Amino acid sequence: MLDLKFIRKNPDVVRAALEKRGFDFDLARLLDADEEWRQMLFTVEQLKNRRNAVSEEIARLKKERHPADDLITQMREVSQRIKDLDEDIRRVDERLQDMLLQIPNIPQASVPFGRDESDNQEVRRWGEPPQFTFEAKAHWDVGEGLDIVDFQRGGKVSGARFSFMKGAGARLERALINFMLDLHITRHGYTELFPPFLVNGQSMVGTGQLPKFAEDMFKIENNDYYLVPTAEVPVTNFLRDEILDAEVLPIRYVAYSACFRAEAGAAGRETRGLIRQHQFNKVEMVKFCKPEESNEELEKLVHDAEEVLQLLELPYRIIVLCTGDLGFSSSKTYDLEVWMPSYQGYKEISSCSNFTDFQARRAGIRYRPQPRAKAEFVHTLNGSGIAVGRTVAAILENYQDADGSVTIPKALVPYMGGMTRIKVL
RNA sequence: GGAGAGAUGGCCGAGUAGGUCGAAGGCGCUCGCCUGCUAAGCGAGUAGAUGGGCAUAAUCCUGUCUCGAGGGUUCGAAUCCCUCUCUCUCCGCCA
Repeated sequence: MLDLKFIRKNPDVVRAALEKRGFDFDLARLLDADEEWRQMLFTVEQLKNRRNAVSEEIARLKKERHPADDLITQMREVSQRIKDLDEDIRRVDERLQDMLLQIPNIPQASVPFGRDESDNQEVRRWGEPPQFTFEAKAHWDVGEGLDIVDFQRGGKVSGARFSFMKGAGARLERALINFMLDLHITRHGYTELFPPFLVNGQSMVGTGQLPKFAEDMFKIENNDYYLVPTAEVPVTNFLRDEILDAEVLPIRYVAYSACFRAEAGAAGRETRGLIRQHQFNKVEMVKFCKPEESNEELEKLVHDAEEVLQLLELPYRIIVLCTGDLGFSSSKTYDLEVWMPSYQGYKEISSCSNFTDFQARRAGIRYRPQPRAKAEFVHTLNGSGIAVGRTVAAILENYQDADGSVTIPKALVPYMGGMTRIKVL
């Protein structure tokens, strides 16, 4: 969320940012509510001041055994007015907060302007898409041919967009998780966390999934629990409502989690294969840093994610999202897209974002720039490091052979117990 | 799931016949003094949020709110009542 004071002082900046995003929001209503709220607050504070002063006076009089009945009668009325006003203020404040939570982050100046994903800009490419001398199959056909992925039984046991991994496929999934985590903790300086997969509503508000995107999530009935859509949620909220010392920054965490998404708006899209499932595995990197460091940390974050693909020798490109395609909480986002032969194109496999102080303000994560200074909001960032299911899909497609078998990327062989190929039986 | 105990400032910890309690005391921390050095000692200062004086920053002065959260009683609540959350102990169940 944005700073209300900032909005008050720079309504034009906010309006321009909303415009660039193509985001519809009535800023005037918010400013009116803010004005109303401040007026009422001023009035009620004066009344409370009076009440406090008179209450002290009453205490003094009683101590000296003087009567205070007149004052008490007077104050009875003042107290009632305060109660009524407080209730009005609470209502306006609630409206104000609701509106504030609906406003997206302000895109950085370096984010290209654009309407939708077609305006995203490519930053760089790595690797060459493989040339096949045979007709390359889509990963779901490769996987089913090897009997390592089972969509049929996933559908029977759970439903559409669920699947089983089996045999070498299950092991590949697990190997990738370990490979990615090991890379980030040993070479990129991250501390590993293993988070809860259910979080409360407050955490969802902290990272920006709620209140606006409730329909994208799975909620547990009769409890304030949501299945995490990404480890970003529990890991960012790990430090919620805390004040950190400056010297502990930057903090870098990496966490594996299963991710659960309702995919409410994706009906009919990518219904086959591992690309869009209700449950998938992901390794996520999360950073907390000083404001002046966050853009540099974003670049490093992208490199950390890239290295996974480089070591797996999977061709990819990096794009920077335009203003119209930028996520709600993000100020700037790079996507990593891996080459997928079945698409004859690049497919998102990681998303790395700088949220500036947007999440930190919602989640109350602050630090002291100097030992005794006023606490300020940190900047938070996160990026997939990387999506495991899509990596499996990319390996099955890019590493397939004419006979339907799949070569294991070299970096993964130790994690596969020395296995170098998944062969057709 | 059952029974009980608890939640106070950076930490520990007082505070029940409701009234100078935003809160004793200690530890820690900061500044100063003292001292060959260190240790010890002495003095002072040390919660957060938000608004106003203030037109920009610092300082200063000042209002309001905050003693797990929310509500109630009262002129007045850390203290009384209700609801909830979390932590701890014991029992049950369980991977």
